[in-house]
Amino acid sequence: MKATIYDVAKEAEVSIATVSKVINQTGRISHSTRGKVLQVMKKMNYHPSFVATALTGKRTETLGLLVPDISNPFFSEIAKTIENHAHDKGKSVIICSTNYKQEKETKYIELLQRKQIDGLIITSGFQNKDLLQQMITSKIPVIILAHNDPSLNISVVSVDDFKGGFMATSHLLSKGHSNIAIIAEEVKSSTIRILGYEKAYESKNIKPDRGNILRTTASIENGKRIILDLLSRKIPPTAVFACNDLIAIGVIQGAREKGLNIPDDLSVIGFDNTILATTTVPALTTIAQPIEDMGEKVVDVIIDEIEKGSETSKKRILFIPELIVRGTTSDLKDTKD
Amino acid sequence: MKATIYDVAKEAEVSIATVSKVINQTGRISHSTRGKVLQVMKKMNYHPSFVATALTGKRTETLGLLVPDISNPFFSEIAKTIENHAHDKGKSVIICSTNYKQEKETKYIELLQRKQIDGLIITSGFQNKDLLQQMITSKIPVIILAHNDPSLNISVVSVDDFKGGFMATSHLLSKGHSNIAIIAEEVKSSTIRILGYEKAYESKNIKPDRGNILRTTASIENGKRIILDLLSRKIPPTAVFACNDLIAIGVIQGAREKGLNIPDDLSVIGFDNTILATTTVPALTTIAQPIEDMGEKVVDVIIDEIEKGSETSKKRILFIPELIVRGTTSDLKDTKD
DNA sequence: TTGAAAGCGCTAACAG
DNA sequence: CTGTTAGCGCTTTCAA
Repeated sequence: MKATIYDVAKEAEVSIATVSKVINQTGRISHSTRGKVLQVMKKMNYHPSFVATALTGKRTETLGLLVPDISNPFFSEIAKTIENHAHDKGKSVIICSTNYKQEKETKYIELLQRKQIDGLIITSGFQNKDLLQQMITSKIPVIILAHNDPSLNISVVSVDDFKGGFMATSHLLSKGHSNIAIIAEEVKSSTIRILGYEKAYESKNIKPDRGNILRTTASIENGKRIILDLLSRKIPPTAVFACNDLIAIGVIQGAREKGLNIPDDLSVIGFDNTILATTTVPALTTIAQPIEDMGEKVVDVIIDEIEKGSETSKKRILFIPELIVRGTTSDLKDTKD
Repeated sequence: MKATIYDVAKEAEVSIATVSKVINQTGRISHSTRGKVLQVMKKMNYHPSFVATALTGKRTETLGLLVPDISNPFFSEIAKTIENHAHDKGKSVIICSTNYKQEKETKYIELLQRKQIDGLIITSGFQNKDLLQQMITSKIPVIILAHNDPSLNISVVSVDDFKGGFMATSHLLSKGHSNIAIIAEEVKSSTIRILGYEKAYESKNIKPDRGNILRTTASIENGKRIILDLLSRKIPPTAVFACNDLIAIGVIQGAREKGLNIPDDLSVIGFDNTILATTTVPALTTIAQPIEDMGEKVVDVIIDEIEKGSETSKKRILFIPELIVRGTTSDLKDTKD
């Protein structure tokens, strides 16, 4: 059927060991036999089986990527850059989408281990710390992306969530808003953004209202649901800091349903700067994560750890977020109607 | 390091064959030994290596998925459903994004073969027919998704592009438009949508203007570029049928740049009904593809072909598209300004 | 510079 | 019902 190393060896009239050596460029072989083998390989359209190779203990040249929801543009965009960059470096990527379910995390991680991936990239929203710990001890390189949890001894590539939260809130504060709701995800990085939010208030000497801190899972629906809730309060917020673009869009849609004008009646700022932020009208003011840079960096780091072995010192790389002011935030209007 | 079948055998005081049998539920083993082996496996946290298993000729339980651009919401949404459904069926998915490059197609297909995937799902935009032919002859099941090319002897799961093109155009026609530009992708399914476009004209006894048929690659930028072009004609179109949502959004943005109001000055209809179609204002009128159904179906079909072997008769499954009328299309205004 | 042979972890006859 | 053994395709000593 498909050519094996034996077929090539026979055709080239050498031993399989010789063929193996020219494939891997190991040992010393005469120029002529090398040429001959190469030629036969090409002629027979031979490609070594990764499976057999992996069984001998070599790497599989495969990375695992765990995301909570590949249909969230933030993750699909990051997956794209990771995939591209990894392939440039000769690795392929198995992408698994966990749907925010712990059981799926567990299942996929076991699966990926069984497939002998060389390294694993996990992203924001990962919940099962024990599992992680287990992977670490089993020596397979793991990196966390966009999930800045200092309590784990793992390399991290992330945006500076604290700074991002601070910037977003400060922007709103500087526009005169003081009643700002923050809708955060139930993940670590959002927790840190909340810290930035509080810090921003603090530096203005205002006390944030704890009731203004909401948490949910990333989706348009949840954003909408929460803003509807918020809007039914006696004193609704005049601005919302949504911890990602999906939620921000839900907020905008919900507010519009209530007849509010964005940004005149409600300022909204998002986070991530995905494609969604550019397609709304007005376009969404948001905090940009350097998605491409982060994706490339995480690949570089994990490849480095794979090659250097697990003794490499763990890195913690924080990218600086950027405030992108577009049309969904404006100065607070006089409240006297 | 990691437990192997030998470790389990020794610990359970049986042979590896016995262990193998309980793993695979083959042969007959006494209840007691089975129990013991099971228990030891659990105790040692043993999981059979996929690599070793694959080498013996069994399946890898892995599917390949080739998309041209995972950051296009259509593909990331379809990838999500495929991934979910496949995992429910016990398969994992390797997603590769080719960036619309033939060389990458080639590279990934070779790679996937080397990894001994059980089946391959390729999507719209695939270009290299020869490669496909080669895969078919090499007996590995291949299915095409959203790319309805009757010239290939492969199973197809797709939306009815002809009907979709017809519906979109008819909708515009029924609104009084007769100067409708169609911006299609350079892929087969778009070609068929163009046929539907022409058919719609024909059934109204109008002759479409060939200059109104444009082709490009899916992206917001391209949509914008083309509409800007179109708008600079002496007699610009009054409506645009964009063959996907990304292009449609580019069209909207470009038209707005020129000061046009959507839909009053220009009606726009998209295709796909991705998340993007719901986030614009006004929301995008579009032709919906049943993404979930298609994704699930394609997984079912490929698993079926994997299990039944290549003698299964090839299927051609067409889903019916649906017109979703939202805010970007309206009746043609009187042209007298 | 080349080749023989052991072994990676598992499956699948075939014996017993 | 259980165990022995021969591969699967490749890498890697170790000899020649």
